[in-house]
Amino acid sequence: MSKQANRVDLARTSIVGCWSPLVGEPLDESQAVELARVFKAMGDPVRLRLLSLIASHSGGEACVCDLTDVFELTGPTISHHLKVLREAGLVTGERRGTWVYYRVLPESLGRLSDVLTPAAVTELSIPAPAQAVVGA
Amino acid sequence: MSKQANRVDLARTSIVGCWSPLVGEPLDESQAVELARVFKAMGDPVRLRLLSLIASHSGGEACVCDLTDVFELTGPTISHHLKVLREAGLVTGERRGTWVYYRVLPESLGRLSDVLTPAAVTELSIPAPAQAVVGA
DNA sequence: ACTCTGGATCGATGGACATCGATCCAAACA
DNA sequence: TGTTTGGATCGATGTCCATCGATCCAGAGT
Repeated sequence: MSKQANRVDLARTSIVGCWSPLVGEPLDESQAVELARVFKAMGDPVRLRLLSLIASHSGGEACVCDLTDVFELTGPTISHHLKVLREAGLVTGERRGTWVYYRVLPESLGRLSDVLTPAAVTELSIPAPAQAVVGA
Repeated sequence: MSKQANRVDLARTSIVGCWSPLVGEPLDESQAVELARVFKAMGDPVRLRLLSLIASHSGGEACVCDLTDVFELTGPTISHHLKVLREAGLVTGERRGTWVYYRVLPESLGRLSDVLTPAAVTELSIPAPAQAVVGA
């Protein structure tokens, strides 16, 4: 039983939590570790572009096949980056038939944005970008 | 002339640029590289706490001596992290007499927050937290 | 069942990075 | 001019990570 391991579920595997704004009071160790994990996920140009491609794609989701040809990188590498984004709670992936579709988790970016905002403009956040229900 | 190099100026040494929201349209290579550098700077728990400590410190600035004892880390390490934050355009440092004071660059966090916001709520951004003019 | 194709996982590798001790510089004070 | 102290730089080291080729798994078609 060394190979043939885990049945991937492509859903997120992470982290949620509620963060207080960075500027209000010094954040403690555990908050920092959690938050840093998310920022680290965004601290790579390829992952940022992937995130942006997914977020700005029509229908709110993008197929991995579309994402792959944008870069001069191999499949495994793209797959790795998508996994990092998934584990950071930024995106989620779903297989439908032959292809796998990724979408940005609706609240993730808004919550991050709030953390960086001193006052907390918390109501506007994300205006729900249509969400494209595809299943069935 | 191998040692005795550069006269540090502790001001920022970076990056500025104007980013478009992540969600609107896929960001291009150079935008991604630039933005990723900032997020990478925030992708470390220690640096995030440093940033938060500086931002939330009374007067809008914090002395390095205050920052150092918060962590179980040596001076060089803290100094290194502060340099990374500086080069990312997030903070700036100024020596006054014996001590060095860091403060968060006023627009930096607000701009980041905007990047993560789909619509662009761009007016509120940072309500200028007093700024504590200390010199003289 | 065999094949094909889209993607994920595994294992290896080269480069980046966090951390440290040693050193150096700058201001303050003797 | 020495001495002291706050911080930055240098150089070394161990770890993490981005990328790859090889392999494996899942659906779709034959």
